Amino acid sequence: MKITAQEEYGLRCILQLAHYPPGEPVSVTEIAEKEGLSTDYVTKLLVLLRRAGLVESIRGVNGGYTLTKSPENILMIDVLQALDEDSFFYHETGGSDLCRQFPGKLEECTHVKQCGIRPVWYSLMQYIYSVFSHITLAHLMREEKGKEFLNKAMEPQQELIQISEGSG
Amino acid sequence: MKITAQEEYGLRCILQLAHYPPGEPVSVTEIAEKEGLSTDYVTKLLVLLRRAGLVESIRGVNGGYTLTKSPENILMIDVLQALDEDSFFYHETGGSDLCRQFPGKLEECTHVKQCGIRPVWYSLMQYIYSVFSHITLAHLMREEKGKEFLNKAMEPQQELIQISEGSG
DNA sequence: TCAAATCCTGACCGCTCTGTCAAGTTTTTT
DNA sequence: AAAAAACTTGACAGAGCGGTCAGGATTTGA
Repeated sequence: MKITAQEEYGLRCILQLAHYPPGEPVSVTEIAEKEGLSTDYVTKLLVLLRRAGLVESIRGVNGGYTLTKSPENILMIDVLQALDEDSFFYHETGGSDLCRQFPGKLEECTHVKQCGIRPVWYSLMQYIYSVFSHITLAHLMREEKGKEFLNKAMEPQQELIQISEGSG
Repeated sequence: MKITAQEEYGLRCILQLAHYPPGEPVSVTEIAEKEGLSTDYVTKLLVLLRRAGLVESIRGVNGGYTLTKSPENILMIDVLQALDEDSFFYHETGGSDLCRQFPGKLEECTHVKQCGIRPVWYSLMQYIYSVFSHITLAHLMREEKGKEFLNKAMEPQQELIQISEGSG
C-alpha cells in the first residue's frame, strides 16, 4: 500500500497556496523553492489541480496560481482524487469494480462470489474516503499551528458491516 | 494511494493455502489455476511469503507449499508486510521516517517542524496498521462464508490525537 | 516594440514494478 | 537409473510512474 508522489507533493503545493490571501497569485517558482522541488515538477502538479478546478492560473508577469475556493471549502478527498484518479479509495461501488484492478486471467475473477478479501478492502476504502471527505485545507493549516483536529476526523462515520465475532 | 499487485495476489495465494488441512502441501500449479495466475508468478509470490516464515515448501513429487501456522495465527499485517516491505502503514515512528520517502531537495524537509500533512498520514497509518493486526486468515475464510467480522476489526483501537475542533 | 516574468504543453529518460523465461535442483516413482 | 513432478533462482522485457527538458504562448512594464 503506497501513497504516490503526486498525492504527497501535490497536496503540499496546494497547501502552500492556502497560505496566501485569496486573489494573490503565487508563482510556481516560489512554491518550488519552498518545497524543494523543481519548477517543472510543480508545474505538472498544479496543472492536475487546475484541471480538477481546485486552482486557477494567471499568466504573464506577476501571474501565478490561486485557489478557486477558500481553504475551508477545499476537501482533501478532492485534492487527492485530482492527483491520482486511480486511488484505492476512489471506487464507487463495493462490487466488481474493486476486482477489476487485479483480475487474473480467468473469464470471471475467482473471487466474485465468495471473496473474503474484497470486503476488507471495501471497508477500509469507505473509511479512508470518509476521513478525507471531512478534512479541508483549513484543517491542515490549523494542524500546522498545533491545533489538532484529527481525532474527530478519524472517527468512523457509519456502521460498516454487521458485527458477528464468534469464538476463535 | 494504491494497493500493489503483490499485496493483492500474494494475499490471495496464502488464503488458498489456508483452505487445506495443515501438513497437506498444495502445489504452485494448483494455486495458479485457482487464481488465474501463471505458475511462475505464483512461485515468486510464495517465495516472498516463505522468506517471511509464513509458508514452507516441500520439494519433489507430491511437494508444494503449506502454512507454517494455523490460519488463526497468521495476521494480515504480516502477510502484507512480507509482500511489500515499503508499505505505507509500515513506518515505525511518526517522526521523520514518514518524511524520508518524499524528501524534496532541501537540506531538511520543509515540513519537519510545522507539517500539517504528516499527522494525517500518521493517524491513518496507525489505524490501518491496527486493522490489519486484528485480521487473520481465519477471519478472511469466515468472511468467504458470509460470517462477517469486519465491523469489530474496523473500530479504532486507541485514542489517536487530542480532540480540539473549534468553530470554522 | 522589446525584454522579462510567467504559465503551457508534449516529448522524453530513467527507474521501479509486474510478470515471464530459462536453466537448475530435489524428491518420488517405476 | 531414468522420467516426472515439483520447487529455486536469477535474468530479463514491457508498462507505468517520477521527474526533466525544450520550445511555445501570454502578459506586463520600460
